[in-house]
Amino acid sequence: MTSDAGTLRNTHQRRAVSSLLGSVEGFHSAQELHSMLRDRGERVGLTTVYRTLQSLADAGEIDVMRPPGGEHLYRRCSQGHHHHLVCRSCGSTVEVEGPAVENWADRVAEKHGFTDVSHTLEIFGTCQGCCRS
Amino acid sequence: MTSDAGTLRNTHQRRAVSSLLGSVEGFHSAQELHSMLRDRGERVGLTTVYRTLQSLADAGEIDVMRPPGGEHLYRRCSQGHHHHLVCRSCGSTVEVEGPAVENWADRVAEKHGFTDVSHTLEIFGTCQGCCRS
DNA sequence: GCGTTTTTGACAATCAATTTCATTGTCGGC
DNA sequence: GCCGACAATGAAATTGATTGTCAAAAACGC
Ligand SMILES: [Zn+2]
Ligand SMILES: [Zn+2]
Ligand SMILES: [Zn+2]
Ligand SMILES: [Zn+2]
Repeated sequence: MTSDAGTLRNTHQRRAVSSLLGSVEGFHSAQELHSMLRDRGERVGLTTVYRTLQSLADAGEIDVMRPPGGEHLYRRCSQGHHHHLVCRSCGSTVEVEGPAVENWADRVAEKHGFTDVSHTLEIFGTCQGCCRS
Repeated sequence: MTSDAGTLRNTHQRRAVSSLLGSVEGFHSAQELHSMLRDRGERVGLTTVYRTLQSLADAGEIDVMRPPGGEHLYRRCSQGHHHHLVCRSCGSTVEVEGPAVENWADRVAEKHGFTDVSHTLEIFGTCQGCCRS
């Protein structure tokens, strides 16, 4: 379904995208990442940026966030299941974990007879830096 | 900011959309609702369906769900803050509440100095009816 | 009714994301 | 080191949901 990971070829473009994701802070859209690559002098097509981000996300190497009314945002995150606390104003992000939440979600789903359970959870707010009005 | 709620006029179209939402089960997209209205013989433009859903959502009268990779889905739900447990296969929905989750989200945001906190949370799974493979 | 103001809706525009498809690049095998 | 099968690329075209436009129609206070 996902990973013919063995057949993935090691291309200049994939390395460029992957390396860029390793060197930037916070979440960025495909289009932003594409222009960053242009600025760096890398020649990578927008389509390829989309495709590479897709495959990295499928492989679990990056996280995807879908803010209300905006384009998809991508970021290289730490391993393992976690969620994001995001500033609505500047976009700065904190990774948060909550075993209690994970358990609650699974339990409530089981209680209703659901299997193969997953969930999405994002917390939005205004960070300290953006708070001074 | 939002609500000149007093100036909203009582039109045939708004009544049609609102009434439809009261009589259908589960979440539906704007386009689905639009064709349902056509099937019912109501004459409502797609643009108006979008606008009406938007304002109903702004007014908190309906819930909006944004499933991964799909269009926005709308549904008239019960009052108050809750979340949704949704079947990935048939779309059937259960409303769930979790005070513990709400508290956790607020606390973790405060701990990181975030204010004006909100969150989104959806649980996905396969319901009993869809489970027989 | 009348006039004002909101609402409607056909159509155009937007815009992220995907598809197409001819060209290019990888890489295992020789 | 070269070949050839096949994955990967990317420019351009396409999709498809959603939003903007604006003239015409409907609602409502009087
Ligand atoms: Zn901030
Ligand atoms: Zn989780
Ligand atoms: Zn189901
Ligand atoms: Zn909640």
